[in-house]
Amino acid sequence: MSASAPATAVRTVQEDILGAAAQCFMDRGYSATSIDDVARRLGATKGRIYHHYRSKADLFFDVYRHGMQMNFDTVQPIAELDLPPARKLRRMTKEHCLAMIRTQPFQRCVWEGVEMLKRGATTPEQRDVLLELQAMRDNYAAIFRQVIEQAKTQGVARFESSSIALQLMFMSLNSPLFWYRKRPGQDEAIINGIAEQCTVYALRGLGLDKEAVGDG
Amino acid sequence: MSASAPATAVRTVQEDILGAAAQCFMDRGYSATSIDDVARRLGATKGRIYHHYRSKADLFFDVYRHGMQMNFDTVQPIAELDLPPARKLRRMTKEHCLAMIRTQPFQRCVWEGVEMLKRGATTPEQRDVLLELQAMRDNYAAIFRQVIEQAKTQGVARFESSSIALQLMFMSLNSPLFWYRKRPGQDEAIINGIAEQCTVYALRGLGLDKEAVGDG
DNA sequence: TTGACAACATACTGGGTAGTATGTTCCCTT
DNA sequence: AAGGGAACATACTACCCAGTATGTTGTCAA
Repeated sequence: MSASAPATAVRTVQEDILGAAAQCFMDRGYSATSIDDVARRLGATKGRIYHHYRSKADLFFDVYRHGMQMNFDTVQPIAELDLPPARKLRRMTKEHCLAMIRTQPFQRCVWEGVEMLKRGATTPEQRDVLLELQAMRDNYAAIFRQVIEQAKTQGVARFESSSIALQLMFMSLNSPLFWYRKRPGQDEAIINGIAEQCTVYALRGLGLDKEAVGDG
Repeated sequence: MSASAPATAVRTVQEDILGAAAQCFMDRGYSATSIDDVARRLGATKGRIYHHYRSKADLFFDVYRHGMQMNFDTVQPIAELDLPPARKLRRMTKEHCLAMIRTQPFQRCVWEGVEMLKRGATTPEQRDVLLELQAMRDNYAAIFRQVIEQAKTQGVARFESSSIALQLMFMSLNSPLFWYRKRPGQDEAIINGIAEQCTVYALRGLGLDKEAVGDG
């Protein structure tokens, strides 16, 4: 008890910081967000953040990592099920989309992290971390790639380039990141409806036939 | 002659600045881009830019405006043609997507401008300009909205919410903004192939039937 | 030829911010 | 009970950058 209490406390402190940071980075973007902004949202000062993170970039990267981890936790179990590709893909895409909505601030940071690497305006050390995170993201995408290629092989999906199809699929499913806004009393059914529409759109885009798209 | 020469010269200078700015804003994002960055790309100094633009924001907004203007010039003529909605939509989406690829730096600025307004971290004056530009963008989207709703009414498209369908369509068509990279000797055919795949994906997503999607 | 203005370059200022150095409090161990 | 360290807050520094003020050059009109 006395041993687990500190561990729990540390974890919640870290998660508080991560949550506040994710929200700030989403609201203003990485560059325009100051550490003081994050601290203010926590009702604290810089000292608190710099006690737990060595730099602004480190904090951002940890948000990125945390966001990706949540995605893995959501989708990986489904990918490991023994299902026909069309059905598996449907569940994976729907859950991915729901995760985007539910953990929006973190996923916006993942998005910006990907952009950050492509822009390349980083120190060598930062670049190393970003490359590792990018690999994490690539592994995540690979789970989907495998399934859509299986679906294509079995003739239940049709598209030209797997890479482009994958990009388009993620753009559709990630779409709510850029226009959805969380409301205080937001009904879970509304979120589900949004995710459903994005999923249907994505699966149709990938060329799945009507019945494969339709079944929940 | 002596009257048109200065006018032309002024215009090319402005366009030089706009082009360099668009490229810089795309490469590093608005916040992380300094006026010195833009000047350096021009092989000039701050003085040149501040002689033509009152502020960094003004410059950015002009890039935004220029990008949107190019979109109107591309799509408006097609929208005014007398065609069945499915055929019209196909041409509009394809041309829009091509425009995204060809004028990528400007369109990235349009994207960031939209985000900037949503974030709201602006001065009141900047907000007014952004609202005007947003209206411009809304008008542009309205052209597409009208066509996809016509298509839905005529039963050649199917989707639930028009707003969400519109968002998803633009996400698909704008997708190359985020993963396409211009190469020096980039073949026009390659660009066309990319736009084609995005268009097919988007039209399928909107529920257009096979023949409506297929015809070029 | 001159003078007035456009089109810049150069030099400077002020504010904001990342990161650091140092202080303070409280708890936990021994 | 004491002392040592974790978990912060406060105070400070150094740098970057938007914007400005001022200097310089070329051109064109009268």
